Amino acid sequence: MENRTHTCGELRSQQKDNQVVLCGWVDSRRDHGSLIFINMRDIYGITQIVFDPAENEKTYASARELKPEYVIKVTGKVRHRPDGMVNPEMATGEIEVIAQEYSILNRAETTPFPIIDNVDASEELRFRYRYLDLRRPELQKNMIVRHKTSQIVRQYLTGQDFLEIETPYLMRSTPEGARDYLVPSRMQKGKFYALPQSPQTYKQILMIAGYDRYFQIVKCFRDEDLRAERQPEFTQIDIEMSFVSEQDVFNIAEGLMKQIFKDLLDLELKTPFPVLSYDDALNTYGSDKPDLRFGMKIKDVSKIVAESEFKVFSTTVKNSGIIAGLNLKGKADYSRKQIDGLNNFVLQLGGKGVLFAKVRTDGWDSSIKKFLTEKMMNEINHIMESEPGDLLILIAGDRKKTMELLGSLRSKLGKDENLIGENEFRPCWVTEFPLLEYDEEQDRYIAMHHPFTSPNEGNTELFESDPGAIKARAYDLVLNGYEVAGGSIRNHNYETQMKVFDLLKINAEEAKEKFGFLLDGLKYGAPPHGGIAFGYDRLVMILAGENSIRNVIAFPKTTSALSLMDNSPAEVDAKQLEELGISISDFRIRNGRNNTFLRNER
RNA sequence: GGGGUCGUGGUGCAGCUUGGUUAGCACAUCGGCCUGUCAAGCCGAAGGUCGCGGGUUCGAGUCCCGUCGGCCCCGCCA
Repeated sequence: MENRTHTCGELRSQQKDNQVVLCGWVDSRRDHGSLIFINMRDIYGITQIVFDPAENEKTYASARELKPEYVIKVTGKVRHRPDGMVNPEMATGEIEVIAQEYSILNRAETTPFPIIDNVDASEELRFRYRYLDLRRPELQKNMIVRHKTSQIVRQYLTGQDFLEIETPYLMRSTPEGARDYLVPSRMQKGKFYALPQSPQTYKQILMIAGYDRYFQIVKCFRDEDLRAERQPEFTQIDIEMSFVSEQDVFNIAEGLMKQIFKDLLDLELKTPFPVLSYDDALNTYGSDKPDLRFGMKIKDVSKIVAESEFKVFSTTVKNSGIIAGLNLKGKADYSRKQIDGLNNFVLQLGGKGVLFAKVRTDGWDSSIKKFLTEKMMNEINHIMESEPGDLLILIAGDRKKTMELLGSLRSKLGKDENLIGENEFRPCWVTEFPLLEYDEEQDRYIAMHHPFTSPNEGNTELFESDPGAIKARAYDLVLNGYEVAGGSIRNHNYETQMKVFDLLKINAEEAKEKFGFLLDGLKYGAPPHGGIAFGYDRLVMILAGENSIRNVIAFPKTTSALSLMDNSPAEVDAKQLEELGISISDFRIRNGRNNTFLRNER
């Protein structure tokens, strides 16, 4: 077999008159009867091949058999395209290859969807034929971005003296946090490993072992429900450092981000990134992952309307709730339908309703106008910076809930109203998270970040008086409304760690049973340490300009955690279960389900 | 666990509100014509268990119930 001399993406007019051999897929065919054009594609690009009877009568005559996705090898000569025929849209558009001969390396049936960008196929179909989906230039580009990102991460962190160390995928199941994926043990029947939700305990152990700076690009597993930005198995850039405070971790994370954006997008991220406290983020943007690409900040008008005749306002303030709102600039022309749409959006999120005011030159147009004094409306206009033509959106209720509702509304409006600039990246740190949050269901405090997070220094007196007010030495890195990284300074002191467990109602015995190895480690000279973990898929998604992480993962699962290509999960042989000492109650009959068989029939 | 939305030739959609001849359109496919296309063009043809199951009805793509699957969201995700 004659060897490939060039890829389909590299020929330019410099190679004019070169004899070349190209291999690739037939991308498209334009048959003019006595002249055939074929676009030939590989991962590197597309090159136009011409079949002309004047060049080789026999080759031209048989070339009509070539169909999309046939794998072919073409031998021919590079030539500059005739005047006016250069295609500036194509990287190789100034040349074409005039075919002397070709061979078909493999034929292809008509594909279920065309192998093109912006394909009009359902995700269901794309997942079932993922090998075809991945052949599309769009996804190939995403996989390249993903690869490059990992190379930059390894290079950058290695340059900062980090060691890449692998940690086990088979570990013990630990309480707290997400639901574990379990792996039954054959040798220890009735016992299970868990797949790691993150290598948290291992990386702390590595710090105790004196490795100083660790990183790993590592798969993590969480058996929770999926979202556009959540998969059951996902990848983290996991980082841990000894003898550090928050600022040291920030510096590394910022340096890494800077490097990635520079190398990949040729963009200079300004450092240091702005820092917001959790409270500020919530009170200004209604979210602990604020999108800073646009303004429309939330304004609290509680004080202004506390004494109003509108019962909803006055009782809300009396019950220590708030009235707050957004100013949607220049949208006083919103129709009834659009306003109802916003109201329904909030109702769906569990809100009680939204109040609107259209600001006109002669005052407000609003259902609540009659309850408010002129002075109140003026003050609201002032604080919300409203002008005639604006639409004010107000919500009343419990502080946290109201802020969150406005935050959701804000991000929805930011997208719907195109308030977000193209190619804009606005990272920030969110800090001073609460250490704990109260879980009504379990009637106890649970760790907001994770149970190894260090409480803020100087918060010790709150342990007794008001645990909910303790701040954590935790931080999130937020980019364009996505949490792209999160971490904390850990407890390296045994006593402090036990105090936190105490707050979490994990008694000494249970702590010893579940985390004994780490707790023991803390007693043998654990250095102060802390770290951070990046959501690698999310980061690549943002870098690739995608809005679903499924487009930057080669083989993702659907929102019901199925793999449509290989039909997993699937039943296993009785023999396999027997070896594991596992018996299955017949849930399929009980639930009237038989989907596995139906799907296999396709 | 809950809410929303979608499922119709290979693909993307229309038809469903108000049940009634032969399920319509575009792209792809197949055949023919065509020497400069790059979303090629023109002419013609073939291609449908309307996701699956049940019910109502003389009659169901259309109405009802259930179920499976895709996507989005709430809960959940330390």
